Parts: sequence; C-alpha cells; structure tokens
Amino acid sequence: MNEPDALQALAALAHGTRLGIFRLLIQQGPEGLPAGDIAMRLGVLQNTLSAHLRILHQAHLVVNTREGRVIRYRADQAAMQALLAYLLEDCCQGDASICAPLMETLRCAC
Amino acid sequence: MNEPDALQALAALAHGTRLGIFRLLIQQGPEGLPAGDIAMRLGVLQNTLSAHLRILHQAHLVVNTREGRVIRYRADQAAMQALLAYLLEDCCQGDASICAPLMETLRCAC
DNA sequence: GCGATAGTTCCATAATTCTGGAATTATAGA
DNA sequence: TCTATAATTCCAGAATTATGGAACTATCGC
Repeated sequence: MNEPDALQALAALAHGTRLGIFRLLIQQGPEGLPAGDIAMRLGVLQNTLSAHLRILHQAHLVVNTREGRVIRYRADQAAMQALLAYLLEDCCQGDASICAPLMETLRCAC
Repeated sequence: MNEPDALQALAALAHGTRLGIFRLLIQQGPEGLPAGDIAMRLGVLQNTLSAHLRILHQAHLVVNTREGRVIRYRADQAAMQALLAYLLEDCCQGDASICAPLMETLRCAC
C-alpha cells in the first residue's frame, strides 16, 4: 500500500452511503450482494448507487462479478488488510505492548 | 463508535497532509510532537497545519497538551481502535477463519 | 427480434472543502 | 511592560465532490 492508494480508499469510505455499502458487504461475507439488493436495502437510487460502487471499486475496496443480468459485489478483505497495515505502520517501534490493546480490540471484533 | 463519528474520522484521514500528520504521530508514539515540528517536517504553512490539526482533533484522532508556548500533539490510539472495530463489525459472522489473514497482517504491522 | 429488467454513464446544478494571507491569542524572557 | 515566538482564527477565492434526471448498454425470456 502507498499513499495515493490509501487516500483513495479513505476518501471512498468517508461518505455515508459508501460506508454503509462497505459495512453491509463486510457483514455479508464472501457471498456478497447484487447491486440492486444493495440499492433496495439502503434506499438509494440505482444510478447514485452505481456511482458510489464505482468509487469503491476504483479504490479496490469491493470486487464484482456479473451473473447474467445481475452484478454481484463483495468487500475485498485483502485491500482492507493493506489499508490497516499502512495506517498502523511502525506504530509501536518494537515495543509490542503499546499495540496490545489494539490487537485485543480487533480480536473481539472478529 | 457510531456512523457520524466514523465518517468524521475517515474524512479527516482522507487528505494527504492529514494522513501524513497522523502517520507521523503514530510512528512518534506516546511522546508525540509539537505543532511547529510537524509543520517543519511536512513542509506545511503553520496556519494550514493548524487547520488540519483542528480537523484531526475534532475527529478525536489526535490529542494535544500545552507545554508553555508549545502545543504537543499525539495520535489517539483508542480512537483508532474504535474506528477499526466499527469498520470490521460482524466481518466473519462467527467463522473466525475468515478473519485469520486480517489478524495475521495486523500482528505483523506491530 | 422485441419487451422487460439490471445496471451504468453522462451531464449540469448544488454543496462542500481546501488554501494562504492577514490579524489575533497565548506564553516566555528581558 | 515590551518584544519575540508558537500557534490559532478569520475570511474569500478556487477546486473538488455529490446528486438526480435522462439516455444508454447488456442480458433474459418469449
């Protein structure tokens, strides 16, 4: 991960609708959701949703596959990993005890 | 962590200068840095830096303490923890193996 | 091929955010 | 008190981003 990619990912997430999309897809797991289902669940117009999905896709936060007329979206876990690693780079300068609470919180989230 | 707070934190980080400030402070650890030192290291005007620090502060990503004429800034680890936990909420629906790679990446970052 | 459905792209207006100059506040030292 | 330094606040022009209407593309079933 480099700075431009991290900024693109953060800017993509820094919007109510897009954060909602991303968290919905994270919770949906590897199965993902069709674009139309996302629009319906979040109550967003299809063209507006499409614009947001494009931004998330360009930021590599979501991937999609076409299934006939339906396009299914999934959160990209690997990109999320890379972003978090970039944000926390060198966070404890070798003293792992500084980061212990952080690790504990994340273990609980999963 | 709730949605508005998460959005505020993400928007704060979604800017080149502010991301630079935050990562610099993360790497600086509990000692932190005076505002002036940050401005000098990043090559930013003091008033511009001050505006960015204010945004990071409002987003609870940094804290500051006055030391005479100097105001020292530090990254707020607890806020970062809360943000990450929010982003990854219910990420594996009980199946911890889905999140194992994520945990591994983060352990390596620290 | 034709109609219907899923999704995207284009475009113009509206709203938000960024930047740097100038002025202001706060503290330390003489 | 006066001066110098550290940092912030105020403000306006410039740039970026968001939204929804309309048109367009792709696929399915008949």
